[in-house]
Amino acid sequence: MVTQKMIAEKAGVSIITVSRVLNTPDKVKPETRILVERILKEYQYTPNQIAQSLVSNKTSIIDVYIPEYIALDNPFAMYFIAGISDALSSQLYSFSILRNLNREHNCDGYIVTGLLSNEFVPVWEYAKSRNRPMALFGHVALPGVDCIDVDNVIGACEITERLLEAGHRDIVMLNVTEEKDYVHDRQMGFYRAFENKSLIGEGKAIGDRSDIEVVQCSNSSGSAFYATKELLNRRQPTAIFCATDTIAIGVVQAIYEKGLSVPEDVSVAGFDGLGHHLLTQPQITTVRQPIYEIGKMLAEALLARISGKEESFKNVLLKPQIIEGKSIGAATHGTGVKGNAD
Amino acid sequence: MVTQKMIAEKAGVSIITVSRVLNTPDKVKPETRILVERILKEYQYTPNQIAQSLVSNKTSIIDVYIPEYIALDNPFAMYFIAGISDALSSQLYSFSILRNLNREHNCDGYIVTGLLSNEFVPVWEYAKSRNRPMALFGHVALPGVDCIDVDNVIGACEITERLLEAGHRDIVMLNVTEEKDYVHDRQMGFYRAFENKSLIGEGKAIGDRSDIEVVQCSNSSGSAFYATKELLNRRQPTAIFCATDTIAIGVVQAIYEKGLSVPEDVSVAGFDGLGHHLLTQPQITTVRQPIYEIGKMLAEALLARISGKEESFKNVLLKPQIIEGKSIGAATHGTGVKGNAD
DNA sequence: TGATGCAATGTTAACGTTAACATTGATTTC
DNA sequence: GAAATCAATGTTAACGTTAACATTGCATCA
Repeated sequence: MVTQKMIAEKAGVSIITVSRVLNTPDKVKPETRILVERILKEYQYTPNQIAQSLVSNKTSIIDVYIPEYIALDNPFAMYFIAGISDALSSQLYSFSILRNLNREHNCDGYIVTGLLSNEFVPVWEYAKSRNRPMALFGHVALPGVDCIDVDNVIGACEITERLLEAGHRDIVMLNVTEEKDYVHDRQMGFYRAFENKSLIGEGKAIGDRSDIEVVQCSNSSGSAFYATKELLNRRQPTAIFCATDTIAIGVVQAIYEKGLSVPEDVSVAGFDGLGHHLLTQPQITTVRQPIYEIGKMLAEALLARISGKEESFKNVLLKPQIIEGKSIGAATHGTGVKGNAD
Repeated sequence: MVTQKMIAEKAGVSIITVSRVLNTPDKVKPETRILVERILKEYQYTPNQIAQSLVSNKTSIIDVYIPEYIALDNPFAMYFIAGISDALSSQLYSFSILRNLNREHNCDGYIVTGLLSNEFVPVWEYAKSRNRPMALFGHVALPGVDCIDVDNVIGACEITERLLEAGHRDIVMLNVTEEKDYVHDRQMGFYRAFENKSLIGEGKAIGDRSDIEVVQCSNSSGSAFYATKELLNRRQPTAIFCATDTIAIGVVQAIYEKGLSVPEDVSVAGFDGLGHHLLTQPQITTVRQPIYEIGKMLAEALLARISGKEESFKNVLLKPQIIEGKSIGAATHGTGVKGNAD
C-alpha cells in the first residue's frame, strides 16, 4: 500500500506537505506541489479512508436497517434500496444494509424502515447513544427524527373515488388477509370514498359498511385468481379494487378466464405501482407508493442533517399518486349501490 | 464516545489490560477481568471498528460492484443482493454497493457482476492493485478469480426438450430483441433441443433452423401480449417457449384473450424463475436461474478466500433447474415439426 | 540461595491521516 | 535597521486500537 509517508520520502518533503498537497494545495509552493503531485500520480497513491475516518470521525457510510422479516427480494425493499443508493452515490457516500442490530458498525447515520412505532424506540435510543442522526420510513412521535410515510387511506380513497366517478356503484374490494397497518388503512380509504360521495346506504349511519363487499385472499395472484373466480360465479360487480397489484394480476386473469374483458365488463384498480401493474394487458390503473423517492428523500434528509445544513426535522405524510392504466372504464351494468338495491 | 482509555482510567488499569479483557481474557487475572468487565458494561463500551480496521487492515466490508446500467430495482439485482446479504450477515460482514469505481473505498474483497469479459480487465486490475480478492458472476479467463455463471444454453435446451417430450413439435420461441449474451444463448439452447432429438427437418443440415419459428418482441409483457395475439391470429402452435417469464405473462394473457386455455390449448414455458412465473394462472413452468444462490456462493467463496481457507479458485458453470408449474401439457393438435408439414 | 520460569501487567510503538503549533527565512514597515 | 509580517515547511500530537517487547513480583528448582 502506498502511503503519504512513502510519497514524502520520494519527494524529499515531510508527510504533512504531502497531506497539504492533497487537501489544501494553495498552501504549498507551486514548485513543491507539482513535484509531489507528480510522485503521487507515479505511485498511484490513494488515501486510506480508514485512517481518514479515524481522524475525522466520519465514515461516509450510512447504515440502512431493514429488519430480517422484510425479504430483500421484494419490490418494496429493492426500490427503497435503489433510491437510497442513488441519493448517496452522488454524494460519494456508500451504505451498508443491516439485518439486525447485534453488531457494532461505525456509520454517519441510520435509515430505518419496517418498524411499528413501539419497535422503533430501542433503535432510536441506539442511534442517539451513538450520536448519529436517523431518518425513518414511517411516522413516530419521537423528537429529532426525520420521518416520511405514505398515506394509504388517502391513496385508497382517491382511486375508489375515481371508480365512483366513472359511474361504478357495485365495487368489490379484494383485500389481503394480513394484520398490517396498510391493510387496514387501504380498507378505510375504500370506505371513506363512499362516505365522501355520500353513497353509504340511505338511512344507515355513516360507518355502517355492511352494504359494501370486501373479499379477502392472501397476497398472491393465485389466491386472488381463485377468489375472483368464486366471486364472478356468484355475481358480477362492475369494478374490483385490489389492495395490491399482485392481487390485481390474479383478478385480471380470472376475468379473462371467465370470458369477460377488462375494463369493458369489469374495471380493475390496484395499489402499489411497483412494477406489477405493468405486467397485465391492459395495464392496471393503480396507486403508486413512491418507495424509490422515499428512499432517496430519506437519504437526502440524512445527508443534510449530517452536514448541518438542515435545522428543522422533516415529518412528511406523502399522498400517493394515481398511475394511469387502461383498466378502469365507465360502468356499463349494475344497479347502483348494492346495499340500496337489496 | 466511550473508549478503552476511559474504561482503563475508571478501572485503574492500563489500556492494554482493557484490550486484553476484550480480546484475550484468559491472559488477565480473573479478579481484574471481572472488574474491567463490570465497568465495560456499566459504561456500555463498544469498540471503535475504524480504529480496529486501521490496525488489522481488515474492514469486514465487501464491496459489491453493480454497474450503473443494471437497475437496482429489478429482480436480478435484488435476488443477487439478497443472497450476498444473507451470506455476509451470518459472518458479521456487511457490504457496500458500488455503482462505479470513481471513488476509493476500503474493503476486504469485491463481488462483481454485469460485465462483459473485456470490461472486466480494468476491474480485475483495480482489485489486484489493492491486493483484495474478487469473485465474479460471469466467466472469464483471468487467473486468481472465483467465477460462477449460469449456462443459459443448457437451461433453454432442457426446457425445450421437456416440451418435445410432451409431444410438442410445433413450438414457437418468443425471444427478446436485445443484443445480449443471454438472448443468443437461450435461442441456441432452443435449437439444440431439436438437434438432440434429431428433429431438425429431414434432409436439412444440422444447423439449418429455418423451419423453427422464432418471434421477437421487447422484454415486457405488453409487447409479448401483442406479439402473441398476432401469432395466434396467423396460426396456433402447440407450445410457446418464452425467453423470459415477463414475456410469458403477456403470452398467457394473449392466449386467454383468444378464448384458449393454458396448457390445454397451448403450452407455455418460461425462463428466469425470479418470481414472475408465480403470477399467472396456471403458474408457468420455467427455468430457474439461481441468482440468490449465486450471490450467496460468491460471498461465501470470497469469505473463504479472505480467511485463507480456500486454495483453488472456483470456476463454476451452473446448470439452471426446471421449476414445475402447470403451464406445460401434452400436445393435442398440430402436425409434427412445422417444417416437415410444409 | 541465587537462578529460572511464569503469570500479570505495563510501556512503547505502530497503523495512516490530519490539526495545532513551531520554525525558518525572506519581505515589508515605521 | 530593528520589529513585525508572512509564506513555506516542519514537528509533535492526536484519533482508538493492538502487537511487540519490557517489567514486576512471586513461585519453583537445583
